[in-house]
Amino acid sequence: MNIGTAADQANLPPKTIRYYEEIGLVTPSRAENGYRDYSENDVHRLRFLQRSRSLGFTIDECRLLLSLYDDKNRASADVKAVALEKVTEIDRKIADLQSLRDTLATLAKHCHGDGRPDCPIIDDLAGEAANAAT
Amino acid sequence: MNIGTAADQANLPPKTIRYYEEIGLVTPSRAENGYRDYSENDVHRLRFLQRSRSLGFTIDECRLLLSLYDDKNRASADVKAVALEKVTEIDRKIADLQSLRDTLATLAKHCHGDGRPDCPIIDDLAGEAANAAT
DNA sequence: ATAGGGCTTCCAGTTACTGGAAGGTCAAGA
DNA sequence: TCTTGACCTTCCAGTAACTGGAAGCCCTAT
Repeated sequence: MNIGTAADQANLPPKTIRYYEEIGLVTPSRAENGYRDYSENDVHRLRFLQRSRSLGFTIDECRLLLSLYDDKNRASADVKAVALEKVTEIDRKIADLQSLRDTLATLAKHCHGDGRPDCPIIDDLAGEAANAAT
Repeated sequence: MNIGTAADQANLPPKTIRYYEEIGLVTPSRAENGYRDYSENDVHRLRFLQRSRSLGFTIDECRLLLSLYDDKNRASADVKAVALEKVTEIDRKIADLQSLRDTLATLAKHCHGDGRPDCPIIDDLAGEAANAAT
């Protein structure tokens, strides 16, 4: 099938699919006219990629996951390890964001938010304040 | 002062400081020998930038914040709006990450994690499973 | 025949730096 | 005075994962 159809079935833009080919993730055969020709298996792999990416895995992690997907002798422990590592990473990101959020919210709460220039947010950013929030 | 000293005082790498100059954020004068020469005010602006960036503001937002910092007739409401918008954005990111995290954790929990190939994580990614987790 | 839509490749831009090469400058020590 | 090493300069390239756009070929329907 053509790239447009594959794109619809995998829920990925054609541009992205070409990119995945360029980096060696999914390499379709070519029709006589030079068009990419995607097999069912190619589409499966594309769907696998879109799902993996949407779950936050990097391209390199997707590469690994794809190889595990292909490996019928894989150990599920290997897959689980990748997933759990990602969970830990996400937890760290969430904690970081939470901390930023709290700092910003505290600063904003202390700001009058009126027409006057006094602003604890600016003061904090300028480092002139006694750390209203860290 | 030279870029190295400014870097120490602003807690930013020299490379980053040069980059900030390139994009027009902080433009120091030059000494006779061609070296950048940072004033106290330049360093204040650099510190302002490092703090703003560390709080998650993009470069463009920092540009805006810097202009508010410079504007002695600013309305604190404008600053507060920027901060609150960022809080909202961060909240959204946290929610997204939380959802990913939960999905992954659920998938991992259902995975035996042993030497056998059966793996609900792979099944989910392949879209072959009845959405164990969404 | 022509119009449109889809396909091709290739190049550039995005964010916010970071690394590295090639070379000039400065201060301290032998 | 010379040298050494740290520091400074500019410029180019690379990062992650696409995305937009240009120029041009192909296919189908009217």
